[in-house]
Amino acid sequence: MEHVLTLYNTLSREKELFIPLNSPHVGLYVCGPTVYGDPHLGHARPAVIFDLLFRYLQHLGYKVRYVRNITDVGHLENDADEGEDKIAQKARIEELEPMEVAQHYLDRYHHFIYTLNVKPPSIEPRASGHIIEQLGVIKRILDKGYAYESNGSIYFDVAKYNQKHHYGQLSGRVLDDLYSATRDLEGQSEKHNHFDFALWKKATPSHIMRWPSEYSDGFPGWHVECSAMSAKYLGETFDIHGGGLDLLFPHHECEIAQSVIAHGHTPAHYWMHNNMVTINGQKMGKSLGNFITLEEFFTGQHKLLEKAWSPMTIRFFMLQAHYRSTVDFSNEALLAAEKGLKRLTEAVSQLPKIKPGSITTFDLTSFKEKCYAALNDDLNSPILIAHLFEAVKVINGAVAGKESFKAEDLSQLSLLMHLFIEDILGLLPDTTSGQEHPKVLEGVIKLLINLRQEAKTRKDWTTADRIRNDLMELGVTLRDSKEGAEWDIE
RNA sequence: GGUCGGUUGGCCGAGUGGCUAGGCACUGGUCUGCAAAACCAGCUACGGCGGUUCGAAUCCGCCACCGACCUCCA
Repeated sequence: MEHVLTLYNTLSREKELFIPLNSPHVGLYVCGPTVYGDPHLGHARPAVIFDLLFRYLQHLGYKVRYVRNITDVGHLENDADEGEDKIAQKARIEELEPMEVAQHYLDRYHHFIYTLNVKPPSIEPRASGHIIEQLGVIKRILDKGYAYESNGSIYFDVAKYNQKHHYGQLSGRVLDDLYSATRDLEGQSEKHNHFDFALWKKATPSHIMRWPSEYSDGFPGWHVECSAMSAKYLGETFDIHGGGLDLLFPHHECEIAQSVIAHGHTPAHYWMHNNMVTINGQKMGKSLGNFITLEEFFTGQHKLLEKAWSPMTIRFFMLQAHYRSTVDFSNEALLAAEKGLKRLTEAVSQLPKIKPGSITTFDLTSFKEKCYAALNDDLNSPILIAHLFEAVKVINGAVAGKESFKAEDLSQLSLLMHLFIEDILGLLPDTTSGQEHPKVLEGVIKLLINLRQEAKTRKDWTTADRIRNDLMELGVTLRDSKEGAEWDIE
């Protein structure tokens, strides 16, 4: 099978044909969360986007090893380099063991992300479990002369690196510009230049998360964990490195610098960055405190939320925008996504009801090609969804007898719809509707529908409407059709 | 201040030199006892100014505004 998947590579700023280093194997590394708080809508974006990539690559027949790390150590609370790291600070506040905090939020992350029908990655390494590997990378950088020790801490020498390499090749920056971008923060004195970054930090006496090393009792800097773990599980060179656009600089730039020195080459061939979720036009994130957690979305318990939103609505909402565009949160937009998704999934559920005809009035081949073309064009999920809605129109038309399908085309269409919607986009039918109800409930509702039908037959509209309206109050929607009423529980 | 990106109809959101994005909302119609759903039709836009071109929302220049990054952030 010949694939023509193109992906936008941040490194070249162009869409490039995707050619794996060692087909059919594909190595994919994505920066995961720092587990010191509940996952919010912003965390869901890369999880869903790279889940789409993971699913599509697998569908194309690739054997994908998807590594998504967990940062549970090393992140400094602020760049006053004396600061505690995020996990440790949270632990002090909550009087918990740091690992207890990390575990707690990791569990919460898993729970809510998996609710969005995100597949588990192949490997989910934790930074705290790879101190040895990180020290190994640090050692190699020191041995090559591109890092220096200062008061027990180790810093990467960016200026020296930039003499032979381009620090800024990924983010499009020039080091000279960084010289002028002065931000005199506390605790910079250990560094030769403010843009040097920590590979290893000596722990202060009160710092709980610490590991012994030949330099000091301390902990690794943030950037080195990804270099160490990606190399360990995917090799020193692998196919795709992903993450949020906000990690482009400095995090990914630092990763490249570390790998170039430690391993002799850049780590990944393709760099993919998902854009941000915004709220009122601004990035949703920790810093601004304008985030809404996934739990709040699912329960509706947030002052900005008009109601609860289902996981699939959230997922569909994200997939309706291209991953490199920002996507703006609003109740109105979510409502539109909710209704659109319902239209999509209901059409699919109508498929078995279509009676095959002698001709097919829909160009299935073209439809299939267009769907693949959309995905192959840098994972253009909004275009794919637009094509799926074209099929929705035809399906509904067939149910109404205005369109027709031959039996084999009908099953083909059914396969394609399930493939794209469920397997690739990962949109599951709403679990609160469908046939998963107790038999007693089904029986009772059918009884009421029959009573209503009898009322309708004798033109007793009062009774008929009462049954329909009262059921509606209880969340049971009735829809009349020629074959009788259908029902659905909200 | 520097780097990068954006500005599309009532809302969300694709696209990219000529040809309908799509969804939601709204309006009219068909169907229905009424409603819902569905179907049909309508609403038809590309920040401003200049340039290139037979033709630009799409290419180029300038301007305005917004955002991301430059400090931890998905």
